[in-house]
Amino acid sequence: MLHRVRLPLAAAGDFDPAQTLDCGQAFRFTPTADGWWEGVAGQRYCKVRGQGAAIEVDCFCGGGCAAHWGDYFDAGRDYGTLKQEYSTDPVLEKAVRHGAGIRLLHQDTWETLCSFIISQNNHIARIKGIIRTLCDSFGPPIPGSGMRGFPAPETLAALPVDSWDVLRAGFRVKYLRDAAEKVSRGQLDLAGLRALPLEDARQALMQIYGVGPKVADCTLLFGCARMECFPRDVWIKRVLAEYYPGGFPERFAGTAGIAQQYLFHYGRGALVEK
DNA sequence: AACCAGGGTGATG
DNA sequence: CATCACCATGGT
Repeated sequence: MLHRVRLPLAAAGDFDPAQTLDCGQAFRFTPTADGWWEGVAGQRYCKVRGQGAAIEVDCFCGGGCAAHWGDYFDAGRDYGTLKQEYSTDPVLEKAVRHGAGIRLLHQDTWETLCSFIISQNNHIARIKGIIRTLCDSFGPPIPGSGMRGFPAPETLAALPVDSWDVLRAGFRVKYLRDAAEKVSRGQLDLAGLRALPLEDARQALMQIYGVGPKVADCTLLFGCARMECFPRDVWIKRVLAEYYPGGFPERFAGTAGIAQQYLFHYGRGALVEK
């Protein structure tokens, strides 16, 4: 049954669905004709919008929606205070103003790992296309939504090799297959990553063929809520070279990953003039 | 240690 | 229509 969940925030400007869902951390949400955003996270579908100092979520979940979406949208974190701290740095101040409605999503670990394997040497429009086809082809239906959840590791591990061709994902398929195999066999315990020291967790992820430091850090930041992770992609490298030749300020180390997300959005928009 | 291929596609001119 | 770049990584 459809129902609405309201997630209160500190201030109205602390959530912008377009900025949050289309800034390269999640790939399964799209704008709707009536001004919401809709998509699937893990095995749950929802429509979402900002409404005053709150996030409004319409979903069909059986239960636990408020907890699930509250966690997903990081509703428990005070972004006002965080942005104030970031704004003591002149570059971050601009980045925060430019993307004031960005939030760091807490996504499913497996979905995040696969998404960022697919992201390798790829642009966002195509990343979304491959993930859409992956879910449409192999994901479990989500009743009432007409959409499908993210396929389980076991499902992908059991696929015949040719089935992957529909994705047109090229060399990334062998990486996805190794990830599915290692996770489904228990050679990599995704749930256990959260309890590991950061460097151990990175090394565990990098046991997968095709997973290097960048994909490992994205998985840990977006898929394991490790805010101290600072993935270095091509855009962030440009931002660092341009604005932080002396290195990124140490005082933000604890939440460097969230700062990274503002800088990514800012770098793509401002540095290249869109 | 520097290059190079991986596959395809959206954006650009 | 040609060219370029793309939230990297592994191989040479």
